[in-house]
Amino acid sequence: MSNQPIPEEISPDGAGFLPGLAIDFVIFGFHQNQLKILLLSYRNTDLLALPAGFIQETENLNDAARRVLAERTGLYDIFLEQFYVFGDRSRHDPAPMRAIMEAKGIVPDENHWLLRRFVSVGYYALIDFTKAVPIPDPLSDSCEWYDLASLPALMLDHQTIVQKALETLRTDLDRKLIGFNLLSDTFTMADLQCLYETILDQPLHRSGFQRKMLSLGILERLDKKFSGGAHKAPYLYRFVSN
Amino acid sequence: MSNQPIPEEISPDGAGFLPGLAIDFVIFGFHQNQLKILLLSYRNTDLLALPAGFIQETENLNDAARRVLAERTGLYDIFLEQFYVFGDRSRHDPAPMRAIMEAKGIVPDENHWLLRRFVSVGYYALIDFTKAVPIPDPLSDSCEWYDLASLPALMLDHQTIVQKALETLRTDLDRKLIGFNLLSDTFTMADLQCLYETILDQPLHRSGFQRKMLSLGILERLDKKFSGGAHKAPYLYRFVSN
DNA sequence: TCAAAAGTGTTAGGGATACACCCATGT
DNA sequence: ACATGGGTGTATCCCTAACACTTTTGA
Repeated sequence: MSNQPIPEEISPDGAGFLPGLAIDFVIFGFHQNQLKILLLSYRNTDLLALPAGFIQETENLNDAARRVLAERTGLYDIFLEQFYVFGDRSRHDPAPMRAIMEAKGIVPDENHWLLRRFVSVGYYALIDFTKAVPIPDPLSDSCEWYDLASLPALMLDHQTIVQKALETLRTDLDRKLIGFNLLSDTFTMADLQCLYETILDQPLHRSGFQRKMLSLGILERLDKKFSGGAHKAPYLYRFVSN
Repeated sequence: MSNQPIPEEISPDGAGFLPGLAIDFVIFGFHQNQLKILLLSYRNTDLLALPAGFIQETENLNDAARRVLAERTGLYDIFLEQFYVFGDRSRHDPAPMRAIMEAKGIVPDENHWLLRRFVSVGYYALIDFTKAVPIPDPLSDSCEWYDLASLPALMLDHQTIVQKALETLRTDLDRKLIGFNLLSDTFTMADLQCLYETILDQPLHRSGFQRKMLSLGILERLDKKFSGGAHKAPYLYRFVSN
C-alpha cells in the first residue's frame, strides 16, 4: 500500500534487537471523566493490541521503553514504570501476528522472529491526554484512545496485562503522587477527585478529599475558574513538586 | 575437578534456553534476629553472586523461577515474586563470568552464550531458614547464607538488585501478610516483632504490635513456651491462613 | 523476694468519615 | 432570589502511639 522502506522491525531475523524480549505498554489517559488507554488496530483484521516495542542491542531496557513510548505519543517526560513480566508459554501464538503481517502484504517466513515466543516486560505510563499525539507503529494502522470501562477484545493476553496494570496503578495511587500525571497543568479539585474516583472505582468524600490533598502541601492555588455555570467558581490548582 | 558431565547450562550455545534472559534471586531468610540472603561463591575467585537461572524454551517464566529456587533451596512451596527487571547495558561485563568458568577449568569461546548481554528478571523469595538446604549450582562451589546487614561486595550490579529487593520487601510487608514466610511454623510474638523490626529497620511498640497482629485474626495461640529464662513464658503462635 | 520479660489496660492524638453550613455565581 | 456547586467547619469514630500496670517465671 505505501512505498515506505520496510522498517527494520519487520526484517526477518530481528537483527539489532534483543531476541525474544518485548515491551508492552498500558498507556493511561484521562478525559471527560473516563480512564482511557491507547490501542493499536490493524487494517483488514479485527485485532486490537497494546502498543509494543523491542529493545535495541545498544540500548538500556528502560531507555528502550522511553523511546517507544515517545514514538507512540510524541511525549518524553512522562511517568513510566515497569509493573510485571509476562512469560507464560501460552503467550506464544503466532497466528495473530501472521494475520497482521499478511494483511499488510507481508508473507512472513515460518521462522520470522516476530512469530517466535516472546517474554514481555509490562510498563504502564500516565500521560496528559491533551498533550499526546498518538501515532501508529509500522505494522498498525491506527493508534487511538479506548475507554477502559468498555474495552473491546484484545489480542493474546493483553487483557490480562491491562488488568495487572490497572491493579498496579490503584495500589500505587495512594502511595505515590502519580495521579497528577494524568491531568493538565491546571485543574480543579473536582477534576482531581473525579480522577481518583475513576481510578479507584469508588466514591470519595468531597470535604475529606479536599483537606487531604491540600494537607499534602503539593498544590498551589491559582485564580478561580469561571466556567459559566450558575455556581461558585472553583479554584484552579497546579501541582508543585516541592 | 570432578568427572560430572558438563551441565547443559555450560554448553556453548545455550540451546534449550531462552536467549539473553536470566532470573536473579534474592532469597531472604531470618535467623538469630538477622536478615540473611543466599549467595553463591566460586572457588579460585573472590566473586560472590546471587543465585540465578535460565528459562527453558518449554517453560513458563514463573515456573522456571520455582524450579531454580527449588534447585538452590530444596523447597517448592515458597513465597516467590517478581520485583523488577534489570536491563541496563552496563550489566554486560563478560569478565567475571569468564573468570568463573576459567577457574572451573572451562575455557569459553568468545561467543559463549553466558558471556553475552543478559536482561534479568529479579525475583525475591521468603523462606523458613530452618528448612532450606542450600545447594550450589553447577558453576559455583558453595551456596551459603550471608548477613544482609554486612554484605560483602557482589558481582556486577547484584548489590543494586539486593537493594531493590529489600525495598520491595519493606513496602510489601505492611500490605500483605508475607512476613510469616520467614518464620518457623510456631513462633513467639517477640520473634515476629523482631522480624518486622529487622526488615523495616525501625523499632516498633510492643503493645501496639501485639494488638495489631492479634486483631488481624490470623494467629492461633498455642501452648506457652518455657524457655528457662527467669521471666513469664511467652505464648507460641501459629499462622492460620483462614 | 526480685528482676526480667510477657500480656493487658488506659489515655491522648491524628486522620478519616459524615454531616452541616456558608459562599459565590449565572440564570 | 434561588438553585447549584465549591469551600470550610464540626462532631464522631477508629487506629495507633505512648505509657502504665499486672502477671509469670526462675534465680
